[in-house]
Amino acid sequence: MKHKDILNKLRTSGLRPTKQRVEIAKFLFDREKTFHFTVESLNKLLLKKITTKFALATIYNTIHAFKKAGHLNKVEVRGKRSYFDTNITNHHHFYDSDTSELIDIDVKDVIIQKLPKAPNGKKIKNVEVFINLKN
Amino acid sequence: MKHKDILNKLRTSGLRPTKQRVEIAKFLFDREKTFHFTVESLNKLLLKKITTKFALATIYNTIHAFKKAGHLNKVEVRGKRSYFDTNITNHHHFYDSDTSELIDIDVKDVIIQKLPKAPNGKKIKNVEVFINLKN
DNA sequence: TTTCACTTTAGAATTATTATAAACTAGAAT
DNA sequence: ATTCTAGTTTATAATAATTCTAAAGTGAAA
Ligand SMILES: [Mn+2]
Ligand SMILES: [Mn+2]
Ligand SMILES: [Zn+2]
Ligand SMILES: [Zn+2]
Repeated sequence: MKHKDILNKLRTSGLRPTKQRVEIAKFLFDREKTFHFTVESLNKLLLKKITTKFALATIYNTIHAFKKAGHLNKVEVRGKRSYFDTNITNHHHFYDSDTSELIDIDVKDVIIQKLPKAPNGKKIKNVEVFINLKN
Repeated sequence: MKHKDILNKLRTSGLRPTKQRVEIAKFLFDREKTFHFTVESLNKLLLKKITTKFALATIYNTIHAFKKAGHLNKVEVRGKRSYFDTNITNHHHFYDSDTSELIDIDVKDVIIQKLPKAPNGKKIKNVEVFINLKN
């Protein structure tokens, strides 16, 4: 993803392409594979890559703006902090509690044959499959 | 579950049956259906049922002791606080984000036909299916 | 009854996240 | 180019769930 594309992605999302947002967007979206991160881990990685550091609040602001714009997903994981995911398609996860690492699973790799019907008056919004790993 | 059984349950878990533990154990385990709760919700419910209130730290201590003894499960749900579950068998959940309510799903009501194989050197510990509900 | 390891408790500490409000800036208008 | 302003960043404070601390209380063994 080129500089131009990043600027475009931000602008079409109604996000002014500030230095901070551009840097973070490049870091997050200019990669082949899905990237799973917490605000803490992202901050650490950014500190290595970038000359001037950003306020932690800016990381939060930016991540929330990207999430709101639909460029990031939030993943619920056992633990205290939130995980975010650059894979915004519907998919499942392995979770390795040893390394606190998430690994994507394509929806096609999970086939569910039988599901319970939703309780009275409710519908199923989505089904998340979460596979915990061990050694 | 009778008073005697509660005392027995605590003692066989190596937990001294204090007034607080007995009250909380009765409240949690003397019921037909699964009970899902947060520490906050449990505290509120206990305040209604009980004459002398317990310190919040005691609720935490007790819940953690019960969890450690295998009498409670912890369930991860979107949000900031932890949910606990008196159903300690392997099972799945509906989650109703309108009411912040969990509903049990028997393992038998979910049949998975295809699962991806675990990453190199890892094994599957367990599979959690989480069904989000909408109206 | 005495004893003491276990437990409860009030309050402080911690941690992730969100709110505040002053300083800054992208980009539109002049 | 300069001015203007709404949107943005930032340091810092506030919040909220949970955990820690250490003093006071208690179950039950001796
Ligand atoms: Mn957040
Ligand atoms: Mn806990
Ligand atoms: Zn993912
Ligand atoms: Zn349950």
